Parts: sequence; structure tokens; C-alpha cells
Amino acid sequence: MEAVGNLSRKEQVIRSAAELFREKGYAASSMRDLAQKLGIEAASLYSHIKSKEEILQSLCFDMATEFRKSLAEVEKKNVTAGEKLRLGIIGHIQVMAKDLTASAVFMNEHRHLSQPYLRDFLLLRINYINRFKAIIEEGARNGEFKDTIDKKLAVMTLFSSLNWMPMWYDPASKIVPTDLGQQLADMLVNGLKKN
Amino acid sequence: MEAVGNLSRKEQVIRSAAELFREKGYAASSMRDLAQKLGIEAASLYSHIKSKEEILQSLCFDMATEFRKSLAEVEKKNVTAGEKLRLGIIGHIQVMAKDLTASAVFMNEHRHLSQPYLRDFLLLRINYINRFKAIIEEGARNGEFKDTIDKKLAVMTLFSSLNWMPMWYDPASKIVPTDLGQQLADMLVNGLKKN
DNA sequence: CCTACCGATCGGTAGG
DNA sequence: CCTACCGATCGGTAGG
Repeated sequence: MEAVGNLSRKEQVIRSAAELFREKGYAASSMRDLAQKLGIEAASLYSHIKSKEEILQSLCFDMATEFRKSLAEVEKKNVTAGEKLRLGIIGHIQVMAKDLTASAVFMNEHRHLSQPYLRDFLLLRINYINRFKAIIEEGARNGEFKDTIDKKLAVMTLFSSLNWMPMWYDPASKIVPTDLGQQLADMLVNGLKKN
Repeated sequence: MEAVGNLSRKEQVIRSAAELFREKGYAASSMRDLAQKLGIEAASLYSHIKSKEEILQSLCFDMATEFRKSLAEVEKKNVTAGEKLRLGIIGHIQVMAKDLTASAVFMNEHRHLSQPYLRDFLLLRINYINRFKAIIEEGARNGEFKDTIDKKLAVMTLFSSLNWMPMWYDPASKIVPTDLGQQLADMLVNGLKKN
């Protein structure tokens, strides 16, 4: 069992679980797989965590908290809708880039949460999406954005682009997260076409 | 057990499985769940299909075939890169709209394919993506598109937007698939901003 | 953190 | 399409 930085044993368990869940999916990951990754017996996991799902809950809700903090910062600023959207996108990307593994789990595995956690999670998500939608609507009202585009489509396209980033972004690549967020924002706001 | 249109029993099994896999994920869906949906015993499923994975294979590779057919049609046309991209997007969306359930499974569950199917699937996908990337590169070369945007980022953003559509598009909504594809293409090519 | 173990459930087969 | 069943594996507990 190798060291994984300065993490508590519980944090190590959660981190290893995140890697496993990302790779195989939550349902296909067994506690025995996880124990093996950590070099211990499956039963020993339960001195650190209460259940398999508790790990998923930590991962999902901790990420949700980070996203909300980032968006709240942006909303405080007194800038145009276009600029707010740009900053919101960059913030979202930066939160994901800080932990791509947890981000992937957050995105793909949250549906395995049981009630009432699933409900709470989905409420947080819809709230977050609606706050981005409000920014887009503001931009459409004040003439910054086209008002011909369907707002739901626009915001879902935005989140699709953002949320798939952990699936293909290579943290070893030359492009740093801030630039990635900037380019993504530029592409979504200004489009591919030269003008 | 209700009728599910004019489908063979095997097709009914596959269709019900697609719904189940979409809802709960492949790994969390049991053959007993599937049997119950169809009103039969789990063991009886095996007179129609060879294994659980065979169902996943059908779903994934049938969708892949549809996507490739659609793209091949577009590539034949003698039009600008921008127009090719637009038609490619509309085609992709139309293929998905024909079977949103299978599309969601295709996108989220293909990783549960075993070898060599997984390898084959990923090769088909990378080929498909690269052909879209070639269209974007063509547009960047001939001055239709900005050449400042990272091509990998552009194509991954495109596919993120396309592939998440089954997660939020409501087929009962007023916006029809062709318009959806058109609006999506407009947003990605021209951006949100007024020009 | 371990040994020893539990009841439940899994995908699938045999044989009709 | 059913009954009867298999070996494997699951998440988790008891007790140290």
C-alpha cells in the first residue's frame, strides 16, 4: 500500500473509491475491489466508513458545495451578463479541474444515491442550473445575447459541454484549466465562426 | 404483459432492457428486473438472448451503425465546412431522436462491454469523432472558422452537447428534433452573442 | 485491521 | 416459457 499524500485513512478510502467508481461505475465497483486497492480486507473498510453509499454521498455533496461556492462568488460581481457567464464557466471548470476524478463520479454516478439524498442532490443541481439560466435570460433581455435561442437548450448545451470535460481533458496537457474555461466560454458565447 | 408494438419477442426483450439500463444503469439492472418488466421468469429470457451483455452489444453497435450511416451521407455532399458541420449535427440529433432510450444507453453504458467489443466500440467512436474534427479543421483552414480555437476542445465540446441531449430533451416538447439540431448547430457555430 | 461468517442476490444452466 | 437449481459474489456484521 503506497502513500497517497497527507490524507487521513478515511480520505484515502474515499479517494481510492472515487478512482474505482470513475473507472468501473459505482454499481460495478465492489467493496472487495476497493479494499484490494488499499491493501486491506473488505471488512476493514467499515472501520473508516459506514457504508458504500456514504462514500458516494461524500463525493457528490462535497463537489456540489464547491460548485455553489464558485457560482455565489460570480453572482456578487457587478458585471454584464456576458461577463458573468464567462466567469461562471471559468469557475465551474476550475472546480472540476481541482478534482477530475470526483467530478466524473459526481456527474455519472449520482443517480445511485438513495432517497432522500438523491432528491436533495437533484434539487441542488436544478437550483445551480437555474441560476445560470437566469444569467442567460438577463443577457437575452438586455440585448447582449440573441433572444431567438431557446433558453433551456442554451443552458443544457452549456452544462453538457462543461460536465463532459472530465471525460476527455488531460491534466498533463499544455492547456491549463483557466485557459480551458476561457476557450470554452468563448466558443459557447461567440461560436466557432469568424465574425 | 402489454404489447409493445409489432416487435418480435427478442426485440421486446432488447427494448425493455434498454429502458431498464437507461434508468438504473447496466450493472445495477438484474436479469430478474428485466424478466419482471416482461412478465416472465428470469430463466425464460435465455430462450431469446444469449447473455445480458449480448443485449448491451446490440444496443451499442446498432446505434453506432446509424450514426455512421448519417455521417457518411453528409460527407458525400459538396458544401462548405460550416454547412457540413451543420448537417452533421442535425443528422446526429435525428439519429438520437429516433431512439432516445438506446442513445442514452449507447452513451452511458458502453463501458460495460467486455473485450474485444469494448475495443471495437471505442475505435468506431474515435473514427466518428475524427471525421467531425476533420470538418472543423477544414473550416479553420479555409477561413470559415476561427483558427484560434483548440480543435480537440471544439470537437469534444460539440460531442458533449450532442450526447447529453437524451438526458434532458423531452420528446413531448414543442421543439422537433430537426429544429433542435438546427438550434444546436447555430449555437455552437454562431454562439450566443448577437453580432 | 483481521478472521470468520451471514443472508441476499447475481448471471446463467438443465431439463422439460 | 417454467421449475428447480448452481456456484460466485455482493454489502455488511460480530467479535476480537
